[in-house]
Amino acid sequence: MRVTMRQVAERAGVSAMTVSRVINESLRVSEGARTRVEAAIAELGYVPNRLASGLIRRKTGAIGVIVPDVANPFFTLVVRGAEEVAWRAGYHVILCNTQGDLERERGYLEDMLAFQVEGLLIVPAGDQSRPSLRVLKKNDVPFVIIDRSIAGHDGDLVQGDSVAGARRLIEHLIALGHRHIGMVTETSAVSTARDRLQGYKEALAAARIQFRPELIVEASAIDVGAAHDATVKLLDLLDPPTAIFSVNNIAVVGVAEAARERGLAIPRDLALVCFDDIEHASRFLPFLTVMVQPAETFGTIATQLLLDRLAGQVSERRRIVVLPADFIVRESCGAHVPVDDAAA
Amino acid sequence: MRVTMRQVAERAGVSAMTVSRVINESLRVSEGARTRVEAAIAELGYVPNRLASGLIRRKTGAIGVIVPDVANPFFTLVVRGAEEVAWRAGYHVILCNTQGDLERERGYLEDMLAFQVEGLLIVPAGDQSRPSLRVLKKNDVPFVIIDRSIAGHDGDLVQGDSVAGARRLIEHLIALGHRHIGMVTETSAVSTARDRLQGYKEALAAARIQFRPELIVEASAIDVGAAHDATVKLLDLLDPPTAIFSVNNIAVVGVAEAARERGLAIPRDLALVCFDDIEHASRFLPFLTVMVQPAETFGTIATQLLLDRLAGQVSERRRIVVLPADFIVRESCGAHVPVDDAAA
DNA sequence: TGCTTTCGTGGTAACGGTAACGCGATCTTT
DNA sequence: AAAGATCGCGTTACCGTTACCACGAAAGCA
Repeated sequence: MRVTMRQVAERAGVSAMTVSRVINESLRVSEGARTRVEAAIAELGYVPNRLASGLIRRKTGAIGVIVPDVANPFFTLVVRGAEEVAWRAGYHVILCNTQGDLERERGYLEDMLAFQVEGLLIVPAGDQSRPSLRVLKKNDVPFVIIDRSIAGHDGDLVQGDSVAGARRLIEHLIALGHRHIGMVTETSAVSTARDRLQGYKEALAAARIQFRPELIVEASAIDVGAAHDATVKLLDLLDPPTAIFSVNNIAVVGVAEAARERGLAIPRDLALVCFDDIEHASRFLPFLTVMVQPAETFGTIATQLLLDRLAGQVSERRRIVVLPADFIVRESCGAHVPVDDAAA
Repeated sequence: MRVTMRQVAERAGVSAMTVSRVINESLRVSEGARTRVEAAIAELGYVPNRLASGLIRRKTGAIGVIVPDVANPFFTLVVRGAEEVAWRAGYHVILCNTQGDLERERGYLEDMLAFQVEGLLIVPAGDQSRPSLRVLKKNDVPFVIIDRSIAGHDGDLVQGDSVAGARRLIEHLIALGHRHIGMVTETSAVSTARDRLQGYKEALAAARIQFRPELIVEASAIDVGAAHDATVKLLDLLDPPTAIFSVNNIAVVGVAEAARERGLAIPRDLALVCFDDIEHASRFLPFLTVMVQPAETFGTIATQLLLDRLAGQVSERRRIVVLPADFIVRESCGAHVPVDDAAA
């Protein structure tokens, strides 16, 4: 049986109320009583029950974070940033992992509500996440969407500029002479995938290169195997691409695997660019040319927006923060020096 | 204000008790009442308050997981495995990140208790974590230690065989002709670091190679920069090592950075081995020769042990599971074919 | 038909804390 | 020295839900 406040009170020879005061405000408690209570707490190993105090105070000091995949270094960093800021503000983070599955997302979302989190940070699985968010509104729980906008939703949002980022990557490839550029993307229900495809198209259009739909293949962004299979389809084309743009850092692993199987050396036989670094890998062997988004900042800023809402009443109905990405040229395109910088 | 059960009851024209029954057992409720209650729940977006129900039922359906660093792919996989098993058993996972900091570990541990988790999985920061565990015992909360044993503690444990693994890695290096083998390790308060150092020594002894303390350098296992600096010390020796054994997958990133700065090519100028893969990186560019521990299995088995304790009373006082690691030879030692396999 | 057994439902207490108030004892003020 | 202010602490009620018991109505049984 877990130690309760009354047990502490009895041992210290005071009432429960005095124990509560020692734990919380620490005002108006005599030195003697406080000492005895503290001793009793230490002896019994008492830990206050936050369910009980949360119930009456209507505050739990917890915020929920829901991401599709904690194993994705991008989201891992988002979470770390969020946790850092939350911790400093005296909040705890409860983390959930949806594997990009809508049902699981919905389940965890309700679980977080059930645990009475005071607010939520959500990287939604996609546009279909929208109905789930209505529950949050009905219960008056503030939340901030991260990374992906949701069509038709108008709450706080922290995201990158996927259109511009993708355009920049493709321009780089074009400047290096590539005309057949494949793209491994994920479902268009995810706004970043939509936007990056648009950036791709814009870059082609600007260079007067015909858009060829067969160069676009789709895979789940959680599953490396799916990206591998999609890449194989690209490489099997009669007229295969000389460069591939991967929609993110997970898919790019599948692309690399497929290329290696085919005996294609990168960048000699195939150029490769993608969004978001593979944390650790990028330091161990800096190789991939990427648009690096400030993932940790996504987390810190989103948390800040949320804390604002929790603290006072923020006047604006909606706040959108767009964070720029860094373009880093490494080896995977065969251009150590960014040859197209002069043109940009 | 959040929607409560009474509001649902009022709208459905029944008592709170009936609403509770609809939500839980779903026994002994008339079809009509159930329908009306379910409609009211949907309309209002009602989510039951788990603080309240947890308070009275003494069950929250949550287990806590405490790891030093979610950004470390090894721990990320442990967490994923744990979450998978927990979810299937109807439990939720609350995840915490200590950054290897004892104080933070202690804080989160109490937080988890405060949230009334039913059990805990812990990758402790080190031997000094022991006092914190006493709080768990006093409160009768079952827990399983993962990855690192704690001197003097005798609870359930899931770990790898670090001694044998390290010995195998070093034998490999010796078979390739290396005699000057450096090791970048972390504080000996962490059992895996101790054990891996012992494996290192055993392998040297078996080959009648003199142990040289100056070849062992210590760094924090969380911080890549520290590993980098430690490696620099090794490379600055008058008689620098021709091979380096990194205690884990994070430190090895710092080793690689330091080597690159010095213009040392791996494996040409320096051979490199380590414990645990860098997830994603290992698939993107399979390069490192490693002992790969089944991280996800660490998580699943530990969770299973915990669930056993939660379900019934497990008879044994203590259970220890030791999981073997896979030795994978890749390029970082210059031996694609494991030349010493015949000798092993 | 009268009796017991089920079924569907509601009332009440309790989980472990805290807000609000009350009350005697000490301290301050004029 | 009397009046009020402050201090230290306890009592009571309540947060939202569920365990437990009770009760009327319908159903089963003799």
